[in-house]
Amino acid sequence: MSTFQSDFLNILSSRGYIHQCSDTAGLDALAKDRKITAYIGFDCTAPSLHVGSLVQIMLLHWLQQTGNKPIVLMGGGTTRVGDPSGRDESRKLLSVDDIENNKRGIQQVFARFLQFGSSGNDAAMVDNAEWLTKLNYIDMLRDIGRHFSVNRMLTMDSVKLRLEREHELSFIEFNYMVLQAYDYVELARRYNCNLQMGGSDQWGNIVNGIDLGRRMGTHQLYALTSPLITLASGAKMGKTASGAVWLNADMRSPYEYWQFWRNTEDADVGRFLRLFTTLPLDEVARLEKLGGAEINDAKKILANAATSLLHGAAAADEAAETARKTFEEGASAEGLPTVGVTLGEGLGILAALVQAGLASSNGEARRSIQGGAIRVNDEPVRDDKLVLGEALLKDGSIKLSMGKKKHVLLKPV
RNA sequence: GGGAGAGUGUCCCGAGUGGCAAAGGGGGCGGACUGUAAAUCCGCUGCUUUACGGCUUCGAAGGUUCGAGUCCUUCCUCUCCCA
Repeated sequence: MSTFQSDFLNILSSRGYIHQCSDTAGLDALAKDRKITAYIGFDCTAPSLHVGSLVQIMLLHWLQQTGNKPIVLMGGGTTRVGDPSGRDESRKLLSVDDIENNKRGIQQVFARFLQFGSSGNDAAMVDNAEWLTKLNYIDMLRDIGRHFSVNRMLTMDSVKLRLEREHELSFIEFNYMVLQAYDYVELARRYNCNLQMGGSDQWGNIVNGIDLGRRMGTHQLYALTSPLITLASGAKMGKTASGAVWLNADMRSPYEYWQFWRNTEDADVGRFLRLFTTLPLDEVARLEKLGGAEINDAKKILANAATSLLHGAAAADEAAETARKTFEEGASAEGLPTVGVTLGEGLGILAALVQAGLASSNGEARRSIQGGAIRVNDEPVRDDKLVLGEALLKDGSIKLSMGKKKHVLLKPV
């Protein structure tokens, strides 16, 4: 459905990034002339972003690729308030120190997807703490607050849902949308920003910004949101057994990241190739037609492409090779997650499982053994009193596995 | 300020007559089947050096009782109604 004049909207539309847009035609005209300066806000609620934010990052990526200017807005200020959108319960207020730490952790990932600099359509990174923390309460109420109707705020989904479900919504959270709206105006004034993008749950917040801009006399502002990405099975994307799929390499290794994509459900392969890789669409179309076991090849390509984008081609190749050795040859591979252990007099299997992170307690480890899930050097373990000693070392490590997919190398230190 | 109700296995929902490590479900993990998929079926899902044992769990603290998630008191948090 390539009905747009601009590369930007054509790509977004054909790859499945668009959920809602405030004025498609107006935006298309701007994009055609490469006159869009768009921002997306990222709150600093964790030390790393996770795959849930990847769609947003890709939006900025394509924006820049099509000649427009991206702004990454770090929510150093708004995170101190807390966004109630899409949440049933208020989250704990984070300390300012934590927020700053999180911000540093999050920032690093963008360099992989965007070209930063100070010329042309180089990307910029800004922190809304810069202006939000300087606001004075009375001045803010008079300058900004008077433009907001509480009647209307109460109808916003983020607020309405809390009220309907009879869940607490604190006053500080109630203010979040005001601050986000103001961010948009501030960015419009400072950087000539004219588009805010975000996940579909941000629609209300973004539109508030547009309204505020009109009342405060900015140029015309636009909104564009991406769909909430769920798995074909209906589950929210990005949560796995071991928690969120973090983007930072020190929180989730390239190998584990590769595995995450390798394990994509069949029904999601095509959609994910479009959203999370930059492969040409005709190639994607070919791959998603693969049926039966052949679709595994498509999943490998997805894993390679997605891992390359985030960690670089070398890391992706290495992860692919580790996976190939582990799963296709059944061998022990260097690239598997490694845990340092002290063998000394011998290490009990239960303790080893706990140290390797495969079990959270001795009891859980014992149950896993009783359930037949554990293997040492690919030999099934039935005895929970087994002691690991140096005799089991192979190439300097012991391969400890739980189930088919979880493998850890124990290395003596 | 007055009145009514609710908080259960630290992932979530949720039953619970004084004998309860506590029903059931979801989720998760493992196994079988496959293709490192989905669906389905089966097992496990508080801790504890392995124990028909011990310990710690039902918002918090006390109390009654041989014995308390269950009864009593006080407190905390949330919701609703009235002001």
